[in-house]
Amino acid sequence: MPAPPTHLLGPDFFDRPADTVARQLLGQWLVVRDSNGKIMRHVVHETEAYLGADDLACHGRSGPTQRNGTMFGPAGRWYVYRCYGLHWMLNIVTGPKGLPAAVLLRGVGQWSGPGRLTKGLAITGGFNGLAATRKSGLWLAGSGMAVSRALVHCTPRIGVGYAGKWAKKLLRFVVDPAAL
DNA sequence: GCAGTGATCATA
DNA sequence: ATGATCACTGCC
Repeated sequence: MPAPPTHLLGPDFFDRPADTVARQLLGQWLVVRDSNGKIMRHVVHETEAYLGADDLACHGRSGPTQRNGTMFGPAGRWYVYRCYGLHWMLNIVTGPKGLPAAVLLRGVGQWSGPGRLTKGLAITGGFNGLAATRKSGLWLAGSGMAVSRALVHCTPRIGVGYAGKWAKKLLRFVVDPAAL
């Protein structure tokens, strides 16, 4: 069910399987309010799903730790962590509380690559654990556009070769921004 | 193709 | 306390 245009996507949208959320986020908007109060929106064109404790590529695979605690919380919060010492990764938590699942935003607007989009939008670990609402200054909104399944490319996730059979699952979702 | 980068986590 | 690992990027 497509959300009405510019409708804030909340727990009703995110409290579902991460692969469903990742797929349906394509074509929706990441909305940012900057320090001047100006609001900018960027279309989501690449995502990855991390499914929970059974998923050997998922940070939650070994239970809660200091870093991944947000993943075990309720859906609709930001999970932001630092990767390779310098890049911030932006995820939205999905599924029921207690299930460590999330969707990684890999491409929005002009940016392609999870580290580049956070750098471009000045998103840091300060957002970790915050609800994705207007109050936080960073949220997701329905664009009213449903991307047809035929336009979505499904591939293995990037950089998770250590995850055995889970490395091969088609949990990365890409749509050509030019098609949006 | 591979170095940079430093937090994180398992092991002790 | 120590060492291997790592959901990446940029430059060779």
